[in-house]
Amino acid sequence: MVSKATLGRLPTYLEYLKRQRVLTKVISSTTVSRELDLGEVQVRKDFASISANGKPKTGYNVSELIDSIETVLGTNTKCEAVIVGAGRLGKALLEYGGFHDYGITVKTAFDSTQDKIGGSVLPIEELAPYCALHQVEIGIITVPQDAAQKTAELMVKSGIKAIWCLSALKLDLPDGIAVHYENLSLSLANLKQKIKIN
Amino acid sequence: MVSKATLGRLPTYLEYLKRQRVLTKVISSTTVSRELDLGEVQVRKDFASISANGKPKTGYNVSELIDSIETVLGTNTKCEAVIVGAGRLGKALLEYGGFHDYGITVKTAFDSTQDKIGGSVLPIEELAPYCALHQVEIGIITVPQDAAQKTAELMVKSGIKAIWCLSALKLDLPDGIAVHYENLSLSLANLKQKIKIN
DNA sequence: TAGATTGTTAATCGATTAACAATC
DNA sequence: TAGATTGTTAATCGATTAACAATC
Repeated sequence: MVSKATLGRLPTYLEYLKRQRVLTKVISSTTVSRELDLGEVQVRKDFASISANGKPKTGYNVSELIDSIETVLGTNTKCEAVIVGAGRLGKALLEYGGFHDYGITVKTAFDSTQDKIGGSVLPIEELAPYCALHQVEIGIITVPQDAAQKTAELMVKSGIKAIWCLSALKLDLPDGIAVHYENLSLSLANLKQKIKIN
Repeated sequence: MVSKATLGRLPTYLEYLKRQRVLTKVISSTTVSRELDLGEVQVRKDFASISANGKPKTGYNVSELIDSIETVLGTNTKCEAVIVGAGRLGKALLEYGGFHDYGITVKTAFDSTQDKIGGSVLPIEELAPYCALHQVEIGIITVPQDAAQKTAELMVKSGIKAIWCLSALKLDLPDGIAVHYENLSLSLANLKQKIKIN
């Protein structure tokens, strides 16, 4: 079993290992821990949990590590997501290519405001048929806070199974729908507080 | 002392309480826990940790709770941040107003590419003088991954005390500089995995 | 007084770290 | 064989949950 905490570190390992791949075939947990500023036992435990195994005195095979991490992160199992709310954040996410690295395609957004529609932005009425046609599993909510709940309900009706909500608002959803709240402002606010402590 | 976990829940309380403020003067931990889908003891512990206190049989004063949360979140102590990397994500964050809620002003971005410069986007050469003049404390990195480390170093030279890095790359920084890594792709990838479990 | 709700103390759970045995 | 490195078992730490006493 891969713990949530471990899962959070996998992309960091992945990025580092991809850089190292061209330089070396094997790498030790000690080296990784030093470079990424983690405990060395933690690195070994993390590697063990994704069923990578190393050889004493040698270390771990870099390519195998990369493969294991990508398997766990599901880079290979593709899925599709849509955005509702084509404001600045919505559009930025739409055009941001980084989700592809994890096997997630985001190519369409929906909005109810006429002048936002066009190109990859479709009218909100087309959400349900689009989701049915493309078997969309993930919905990304970037609408203003007071429209979030309604948007979520529409997504559920459209057959979406998981919602990524970019606001501090708690959504009221039926069982079986996965949700993750992403609060960028809070994240930055947390950093601000770290300044005083340092 | 406010734990990191508690800190993460404060904005959710805040958003909910602001909505309730117009309806009621006092609220019980039971109600809050039910609405936000949290443990009721957890709610009381969280409230206790931000030194809010309630009255048995009555509950907590909503306005006082809001004040306490805002004090802890530092909505009142202002600070300024700059963005380096005026790509899509950088620009979206620049135009996104939500940071203001936590007392953080983000009004300028910097880039090294000539045709991105203009309006609120200044040439990267002006970062250091700008930071000195405006006493900028936070730097937001939205440059491509291979330019992140250099950008971070430039920020440190410019007197920035905390860095918010929107990439999976681990930065190598001197002691005393706070860092927070934000990996949106990973966050979405985590949600994708929850689908299978549900 | 009785009952609802707070607030504290103890138990549980999960993740990290430390110690050390296994192995190439 | 000796030494480096893995991998496991036990100890620690922090956060959540349960039990219950305090109080309005």
